[in-house]
Amino acid sequence: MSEKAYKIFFGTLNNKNRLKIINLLRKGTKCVHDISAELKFNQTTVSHNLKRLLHCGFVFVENKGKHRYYSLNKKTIKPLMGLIDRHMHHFCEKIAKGER
Amino acid sequence: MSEKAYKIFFGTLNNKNRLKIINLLRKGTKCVHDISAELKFNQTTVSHNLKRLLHCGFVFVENKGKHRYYSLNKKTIKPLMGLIDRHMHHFCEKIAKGER
DNA sequence: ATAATATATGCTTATTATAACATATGTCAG
DNA sequence: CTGACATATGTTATAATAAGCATATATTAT
Repeated sequence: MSEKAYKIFFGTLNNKNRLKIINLLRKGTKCVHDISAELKFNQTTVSHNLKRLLHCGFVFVENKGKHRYYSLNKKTIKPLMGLIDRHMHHFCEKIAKGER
Repeated sequence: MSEKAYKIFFGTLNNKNRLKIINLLRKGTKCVHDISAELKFNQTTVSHNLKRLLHCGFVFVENKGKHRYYSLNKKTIKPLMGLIDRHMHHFCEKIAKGER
């Protein structure tokens, strides 16, 4: 796997707001307006972040009238989150010590 | 899992040099000097990055005389890389279109 | 105790990424 | 066709991050 691919993958995931969007979408498909309202994010911020999530296949879109419904790529997200949970469970003491 | 935990996890992985270090360590345990020499990185850069990898449990250290040998936490790294490879395999067309 | 080698850490600068404004585009209702 | 709503995009100021210098600490040999 290329260096660039890793960068895209982790770079996309390494963002507070995008992670919040991902976690919101885990509950179900939502349109931009709903995401914006529920997370209290600016609409442009949501759109920009969805664009990036879309670009690397973490989410999918479907047009329905004037709305665009975004859904999660659960095939990737689910095992990914499970992996993190397992890792954190074993290394939480170290992690808990600080931010860095 | 906390927002902070995700940030630490992805933030640590989202770095060219740290990923190179990880990929180098996949081949086996190495000391700072070896990593520095093989990747042509400044020694301080290597130490700073190893510190961060160590802090979140991606690598382990063992002291041997004046050397410190770093090894990968394969329990996490192996499935993680596998996951990325699988994801990229399915979404490479989209990824290949650009950097962002 | 001193020199030599290996590694770590504090700090500053340069790079990169993010958020949000302003605005553009798209879709539907009337 | 116009207005209203939904979403997207270009741009930029700000904030987060990284790299490397200078230096500190640790270990070993003499």
